[in-house]
Amino acid sequence: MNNDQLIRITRYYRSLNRLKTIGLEKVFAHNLADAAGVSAAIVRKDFSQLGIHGQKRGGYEIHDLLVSLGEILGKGDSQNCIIIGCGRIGKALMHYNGFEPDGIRIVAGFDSDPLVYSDASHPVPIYPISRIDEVVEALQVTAGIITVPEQAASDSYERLLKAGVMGILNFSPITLKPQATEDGKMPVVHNINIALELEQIFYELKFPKVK
Amino acid sequence: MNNDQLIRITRYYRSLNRLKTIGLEKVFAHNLADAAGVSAAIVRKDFSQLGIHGQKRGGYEIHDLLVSLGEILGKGDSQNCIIIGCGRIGKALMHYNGFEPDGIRIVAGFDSDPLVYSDASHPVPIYPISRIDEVVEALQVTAGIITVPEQAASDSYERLLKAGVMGILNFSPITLKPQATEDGKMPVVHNINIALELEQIFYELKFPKVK
DNA sequence: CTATTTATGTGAAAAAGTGTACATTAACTC
DNA sequence: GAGTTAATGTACACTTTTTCACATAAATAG
Repeated sequence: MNNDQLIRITRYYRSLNRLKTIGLEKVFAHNLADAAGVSAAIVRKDFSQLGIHGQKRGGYEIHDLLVSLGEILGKGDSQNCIIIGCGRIGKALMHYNGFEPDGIRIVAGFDSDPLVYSDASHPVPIYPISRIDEVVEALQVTAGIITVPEQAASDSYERLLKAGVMGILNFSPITLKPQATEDGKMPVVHNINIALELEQIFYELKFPKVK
Repeated sequence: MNNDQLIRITRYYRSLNRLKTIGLEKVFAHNLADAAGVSAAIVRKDFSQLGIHGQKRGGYEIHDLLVSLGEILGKGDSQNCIIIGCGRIGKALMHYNGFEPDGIRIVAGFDSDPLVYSDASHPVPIYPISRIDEVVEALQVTAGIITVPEQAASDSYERLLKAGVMGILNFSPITLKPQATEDGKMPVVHNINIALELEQIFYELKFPKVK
C-alpha cells in the first residue's frame, strides 16, 4: 500500500466512525470521497485493491468497512507512545485526550531537566532521559513523539532508535530522516514542522492556484 | 507551482539558511537534495523551472538562492497569525519562538472562556472570540491557527473566514475543507491531525515497505 | 416482467511526477 | 592550451497516480 493511499484510508476510517455515531448504516463511495477530499473513483479503487466489496446500488456497509479497515490499520494492537521533551508542547500532548478513541496511549514522558521529571502532577510519569531503554522495554513502547528544542532533536532521535522505538513523530524543526539501523530495521519517521506549514499557507495565499 | 514543489522549496530555503550561518557560500544540487530528501535532478529541475540558474561546476550561490527563493516565498511581507483556542496547545504555540526566523508573528489569541482571555500572563494578548473582526482588521492578520476542541472547530473556521482570514492551520481532529466564500475567494487550509499521523506510523511499522 | 435508475468495479487513457542519460560549460591540472 | 574532472540543464523514458468511460448488478417503478 502506498503512502497517499494510507492517508486516505485513515481518513475513511475516521469519517466512517463519525457516520456510524450519527446512526448511518450504509455509505456510498461518493460520501467518503467528499469526506476525504478525493474523487469517488479513487475510493472505489482503493477498496477494490484491498479486497473490500460493496453492493451494487447499495453502497458499502459501514460496520463491515470499519472492521475491514480496522484490521488493515492494525486496530486492537497495543499502540503505546512516549513523549521526549516535556516542555509546553510535550505536556499539551500528554493532556490531549483525542488519542484514546484511536487506541493510542501516551504511557510516559522523558526530559533532561530534574525539575521536570521530578514533577508528578502530570497524567503520565516523566522519567529522566537516561531511563528510556528500561521504560520502553517495560511498557512495550512502539512509538515516540519528539518535542524537544532543535538542538536536542538528533540526540533524542538516536536515543529512541537505540531503545528500539522505530516509530517517530517529530515536532522539532529539524527534518529527521529515517536510516536503517545496524540490525537492518528501517524506522518510520513523520516530521511535522509547524513553521513550514504556515510558510506554505502564506505562499498559497500570495499565489492562489488558478486551476 | 505544485504542492510538493512548494514543500521542497521551503525545505531548500531552510537548509540554505542553515548552511549560510555555518559560513558556506556555495551549494550544489546534491547537497540540497540530501537536505530535502529528494534527488539532485529534482533540485535542478525545480530551480530551472523557477528561472534560477547556477554555474556549471560552481553550483549555486547561497546568497542569490536565498534572495530568489525568499521572493518566491513572499518573505518580507507581513505574516501575522492569530491563535483560536488558547488551551494547552494554543498557549504552547504562543510561547514557541521558532516562528521568528521565518518572519512569522503570532500577534493575538482568542478564547471563549473569560478566565482565559482576562489572563494577561501570556506573550500576546488574548481576546474574546467576539472581537475577532476588529483585531484582524487592526493587526493585519492573514492567517489563523485553530487549536480548539473538535466540537468548536467548524465555528472557529467560519469566524475566521468571516473576519477575512483566508489562511488556516487546523490542529483539531476535524478535517476542514476549503470552500469558496461569497466573494469568490478560496481559503487555504492545512490540517494537522496528530492522532492520524500516529496511526499512520503504527501502520507503517506493522507493514513495513519492502522496497 | 420490462424498463429505468443508481451505484459498484475495472480496463484503458491521460496526466503527473521521477529518474536516467548525456550534452554542455566551467574550472583545474600538467 | 589540451585533457580531465565536476557540476548544471534538459530531453526522454519510465513509473505511478488519477480520471474517464462503460459494463455490470441490484433495486425500484410502472
